[in-house]
Amino acid sequence: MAKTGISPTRSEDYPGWYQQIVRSADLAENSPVRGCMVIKPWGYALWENMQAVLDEMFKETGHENAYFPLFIPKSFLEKEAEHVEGFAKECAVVTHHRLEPGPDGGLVPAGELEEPLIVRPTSETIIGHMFAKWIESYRDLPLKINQWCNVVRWEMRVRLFLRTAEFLWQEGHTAHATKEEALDETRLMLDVYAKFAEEYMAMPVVKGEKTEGERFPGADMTLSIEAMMQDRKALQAGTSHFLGQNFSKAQDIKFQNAEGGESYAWTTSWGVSTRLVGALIMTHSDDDGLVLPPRLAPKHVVICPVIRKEEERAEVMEYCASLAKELGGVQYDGKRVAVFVDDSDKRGGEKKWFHIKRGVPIRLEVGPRDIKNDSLFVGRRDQPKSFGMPRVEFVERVSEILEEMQQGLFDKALKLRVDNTQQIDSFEEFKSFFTAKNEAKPEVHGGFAECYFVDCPETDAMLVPLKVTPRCTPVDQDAESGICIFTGKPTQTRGIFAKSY
RNA sequence: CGGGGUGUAGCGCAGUCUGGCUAGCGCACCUGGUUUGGGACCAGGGGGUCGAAGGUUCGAAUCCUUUCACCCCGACCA
Repeated sequence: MAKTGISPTRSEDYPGWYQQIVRSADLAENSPVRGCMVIKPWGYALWENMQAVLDEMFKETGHENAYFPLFIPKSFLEKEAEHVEGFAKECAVVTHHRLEPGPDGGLVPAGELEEPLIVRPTSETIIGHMFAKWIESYRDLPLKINQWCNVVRWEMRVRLFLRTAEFLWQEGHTAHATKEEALDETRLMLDVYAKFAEEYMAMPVVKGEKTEGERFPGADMTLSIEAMMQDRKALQAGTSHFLGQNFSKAQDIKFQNAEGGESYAWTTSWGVSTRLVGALIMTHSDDDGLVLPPRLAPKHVVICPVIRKEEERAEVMEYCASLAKELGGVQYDGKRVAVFVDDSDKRGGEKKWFHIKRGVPIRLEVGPRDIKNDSLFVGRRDQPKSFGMPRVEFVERVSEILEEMQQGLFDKALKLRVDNTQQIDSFEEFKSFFTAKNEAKPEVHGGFAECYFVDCPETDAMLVPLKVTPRCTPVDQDAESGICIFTGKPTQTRGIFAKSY
């Protein structure tokens, strides 16, 4: 019987499958607070690993961490017109600072604030305010700051990790003396994100620029990395914004230049969030549960002792402990192999499925028979069948196996994207590409469509009924000419279009 | 905020139309036993103010009114 670990399967009900993965892998669950999730230890460990790698990359590129307030005075948010409009509708507002017993025995807010405070949806305005104080001379530039924090956006519809009212992220904010330097920073951080996505998450991404309609409110240019999920929808996995002088002018971030004159700084901001966990899930996981790329897995190897009789216990446990110690001394990706012994009181099969669902890359089963032969029973998360291997060989090869799995996941994800990316030259073809054959129960369809287009309201209007959006115009493209499939106008821009999260 | 739907044990549900024994089932959980290189089997057991408030009635999970929450589809979005 081909029983899958997860029900429904991806092809039966993709969103349902996603929810089950999050649940079965014990990553997170809904909280009593609407739209806010509880990230459980296994999910948080994954996020911590992502943080550690990214943090190192930010520091290597000359950024420093700092922390700014959770609350932003309402007036700050009002300074940049587009910014206000972009975020106003989804802000949580603090209007009181105290609770008093009410007439019905409950508590009622009291002590109204003179100026309401907004729970940060992003921190451009408050960080910009501080930048204005810190920057006086061109010698104070560039200023390159990052903060790890939570933000709140009061979303209408939420899904664990992909869109929650509160989420964890990092936001980088930099100020530069010249436009060129700020543009370089914007591109550099997009490269950092792409490197992280591909080399650590094993998730291939397309780097590109957002169209005007998809741009960050207040930005002159937004760059993003876009990944294809297994249902062929696009997920924006990270953004890097060139803010021009919009925020510096709104917030008076100016400096005295080398010539003695006064100039406004050029600023950037960039961020990735816990959404990356969702991206990771939808890129690699299968119908048996979570699949983790080894480089980010909280644990690489789980050792499951097989004990049939009580009198075997001591010997088996001792062997497992020594094996764990030996494996822990092996290096993988610049760190120790993370290994643990699962001695929980579960039946063998149950224990095995527990770790499959949680995506532990390698399972080792160790029983008296294996001990006698000094061999191990090895289960790889990326292969359906387990196999025996001498202990010595496994210890020697474990690092290599993990790296092979890491690469395998990337290759598989890249193949999915390549196979489902199509160059499309007519609107008719475009429409059929994005229309399910069975409308009542739409099958997985579509993908990335590469098309010549002109970024204009007319184009956007034609996309609306198809529920397709321009994802980006890829940064590495040849400047060839073509005809916009929407408007028929000549153009040199080719974009990627897809349904998206 | 518009349109649709659902609230019954930790999870998934039946029962509601047509009011009537002590509110059920599967999974999970606990205990005992038999098993054990694989998501076991048998027996026993614990757990519910049927989303909330009010009403109708001899009697309400079921009918009526009000209300709250959540889910799906839109609009909005990392």
